[in-house]
Amino acid sequence: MKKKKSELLTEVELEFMNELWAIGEGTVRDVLDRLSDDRDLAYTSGATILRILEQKDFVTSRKEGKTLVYTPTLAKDIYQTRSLKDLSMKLFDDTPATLVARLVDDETLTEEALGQIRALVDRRLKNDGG
Amino acid sequence: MKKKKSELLTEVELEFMNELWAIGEGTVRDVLDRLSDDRDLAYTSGATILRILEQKDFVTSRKEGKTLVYTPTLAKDIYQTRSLKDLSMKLFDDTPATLVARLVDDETLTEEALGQIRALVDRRLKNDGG
DNA sequence: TTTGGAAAACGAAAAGCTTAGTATTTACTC
DNA sequence: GAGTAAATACTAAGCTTTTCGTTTTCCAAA
Repeated sequence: MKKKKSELLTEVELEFMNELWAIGEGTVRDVLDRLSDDRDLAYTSGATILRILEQKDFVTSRKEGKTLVYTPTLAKDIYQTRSLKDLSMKLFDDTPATLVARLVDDETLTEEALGQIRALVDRRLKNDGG
Repeated sequence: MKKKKSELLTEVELEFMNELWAIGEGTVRDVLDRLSDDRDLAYTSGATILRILEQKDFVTSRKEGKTLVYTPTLAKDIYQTRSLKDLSMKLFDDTPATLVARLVDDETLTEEALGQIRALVDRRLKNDGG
């Protein structure tokens, strides 16, 4: 049996991936510059995180001049789906409807957001139905 | 400023909370018995996890005879909402519609599940609208 | 070609999570 | 009350994650 590795990002890894997804690709410096001012990490910490991400195959790097440029190997939407599936399994008995129920319970949800959500579901239902 | 603690459960903690939520309350033994057979934890490990959960205020305990009975202090649906909010913030730019989009993209989703989801959204829209 | 500055490579300390062993306590039975 | 079985308390080992320091490498400019 193959050992199942988690395939999920840790908190800090996700923080970095979010920036890479936003800019498409970037160097250690690029990512650090995008983090909020009060998040103050040493350069070497950022380098380590990206190195780990590469080790885990979430990014690849290429050399450009003397610096490494990192690129995600995994699209954000794929990772979103994966995370949702994980959460759904672990906390929602694998029942997406329950998840949505909790989501629309949220009182701070705007009418607009609700409308968008319904449109999405409708479109999907229509496409399936024929 | 008060230090913000994570308020989120670790993987194993969640595993245990799920069992407590399912049975309402229970002892170390009760929880361990509910875990799948190939999950084989020492009794003392289970006891440690529940003690930590109590320390973090996710459960309380009362003594019943010589054993401790643990009870969640937090309803599952509250925690579901909290987790979802966290995920939405960290991975979906705080845009619930994107989250649902990813959810309904899933091809393995049944027609029935989709129907349930739409019903939920509709009900919520009606209640709001008047 | 030497030198200065920025980045990468490597390693490892610090912090947090998971697991479990040992010692102690408890309550019941005789 | 002593023995026993089961539970709790305490402690710590071993991982993983997070963070950063030190050394090495590379480029560019004098």
